[in-house]
Amino acid sequence: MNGKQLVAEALQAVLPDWSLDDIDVKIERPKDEKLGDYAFPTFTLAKTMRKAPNLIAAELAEKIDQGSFEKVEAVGPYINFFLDKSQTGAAILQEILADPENYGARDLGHGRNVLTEYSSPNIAKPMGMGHLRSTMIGEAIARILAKEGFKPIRIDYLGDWGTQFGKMIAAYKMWGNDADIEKDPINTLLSYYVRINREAEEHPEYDEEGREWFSKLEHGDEEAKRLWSWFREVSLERFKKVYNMLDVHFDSFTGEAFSAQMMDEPIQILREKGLLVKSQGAEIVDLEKYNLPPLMVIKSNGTSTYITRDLATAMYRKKTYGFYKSIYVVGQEQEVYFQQLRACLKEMGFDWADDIVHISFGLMSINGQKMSTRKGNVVNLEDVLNESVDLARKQISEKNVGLKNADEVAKQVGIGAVVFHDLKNYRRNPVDFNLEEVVKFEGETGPYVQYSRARGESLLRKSGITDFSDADLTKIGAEEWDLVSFMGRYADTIQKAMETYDPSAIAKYALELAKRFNKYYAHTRILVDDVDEDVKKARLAVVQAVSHVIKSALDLLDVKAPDEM
RNA sequence: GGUUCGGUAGCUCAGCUGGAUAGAGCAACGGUCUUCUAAACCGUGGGUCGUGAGUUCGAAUCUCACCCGAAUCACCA
Repeated sequence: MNGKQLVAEALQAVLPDWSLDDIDVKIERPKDEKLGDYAFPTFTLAKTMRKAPNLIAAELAEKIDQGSFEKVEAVGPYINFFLDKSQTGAAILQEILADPENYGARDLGHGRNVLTEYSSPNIAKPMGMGHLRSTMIGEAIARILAKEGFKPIRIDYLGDWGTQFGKMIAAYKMWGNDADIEKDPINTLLSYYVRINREAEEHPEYDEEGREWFSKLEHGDEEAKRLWSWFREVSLERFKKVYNMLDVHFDSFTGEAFSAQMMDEPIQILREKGLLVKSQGAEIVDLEKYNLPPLMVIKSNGTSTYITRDLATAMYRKKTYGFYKSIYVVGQEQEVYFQQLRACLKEMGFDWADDIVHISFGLMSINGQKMSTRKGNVVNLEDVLNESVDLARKQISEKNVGLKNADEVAKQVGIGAVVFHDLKNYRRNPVDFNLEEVVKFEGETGPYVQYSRARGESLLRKSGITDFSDADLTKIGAEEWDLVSFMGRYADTIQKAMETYDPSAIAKYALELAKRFNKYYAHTRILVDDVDEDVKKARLAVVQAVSHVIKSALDLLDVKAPDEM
């Protein structure tokens, strides 16, 4: 039984006309924790009872059975409830220490498959900071879903098909140098791509060549296929290097090229259902009744678009995975498109269209300008990660000389800082890239959270205690209460993060817990002689619990938790 | 112009299923390392919650209008 239920039942006993649910929704958390753990405002009762709210509060507080609480008191129009700190606290700690891995988890998913498509870079182009958003938001959501008992299936839908790769081949045929490509595949290929785009302005025949090469690729030309596979291979290798740095691992890398082989079926269904309409030479699906712009499925030159591939992909995934939800973590610029896609699938007769979820996020800009690969104002993700790791290494060499595996810790801290920064704000907020902000280690940052836990771990190491099964957890007092009661909210936080697909809720929770712990650490001594042994052990149990919960929260965000830093 | 999202401290943001004096971090200023890691802690200053109306006992939170910004509105994905 949690605290809120306790409060609701105590209130229900003195408010017989009210249902438990009605009471439950009115119970709130006081702004100031000194006012209690839960509060019940009596304004709504004033009308029916024809009495002033503060009088009602006073009378009810008098009548309520205080037995299971530390204190119940009326303050103005509120009835404030104080939970029994040692009993409630001990119960929370007990739960965490008994099974730290699963603390906060709720089996809401029952093992159902949830497809999560994220990251999805284009081959032959470097991953920019912009890709970090999709990658980390997607990964965090997958982890949160797994925590709640769903089975996430991680898909990296590579952008590996389209005219642009014909162009790439054309450029390679003109200027390609295999040695350069082997040395630095992505940047070399990118330079060809930038060059052909630039020079195409004066040589329109380059565009034509690009289209021709793509057409060859589509028709199975050996050389085109060989080059395309090569480009794809070297790109994927490089992407995986970054994914390894981030500890992101996909179940599938099937991209657009794979989907391009399955375009007949959706087209056939669209035709059978008479959904395709000629318009200005192209073939569209009219979505007027959804109040959406038409969806162009076939271009005026008769070729297909990404839309056909997406329809095919969605159908393939439903067939293959039988998903409960299919989530696409894609920028907000495609919001309308996903509405169209869903509407189109519905028109095609697929009732699972509503299970397609678009998780949009705000775009990343640089100096207020849109990032663009072609314009060259793109910030390379790998560079930022490396820079942050270097900075972390430098700090460690100053602050913690002789730290063993300093290199590994530097990676965890440096990359953790970048990842945490990306996840801590609500995903829909647009972000302007600022390197100093991203690699900051003080204040509301990943390293701050990691550091507070590392301090706790240090305490535990020094105490030499690893087993708390015989600790008297009721020995905790008022100093620990802020910390312990907050840990009691972890499960609700995860559930809310899952329901709103919002990793930032976890990040905020981790920050708040770390903040409370740092405060506790600064004000309460533990490993000193004048602390009673039982109290000492109970406090260390709290420290152990905090360490577990912080680690768990960071893990949901795919941020590592070093024991020392 | 239509649609969607946003406007809260100098900056970056939290709070938004209505409730008790509107919160953090950064920046500024001032304290705290002979005592468990100062990547920390404590304190000071800083606000017409875009504007105006409405609903309500009560609005940063809900509704409407307006102002400002972002994304988007069929042949890129």
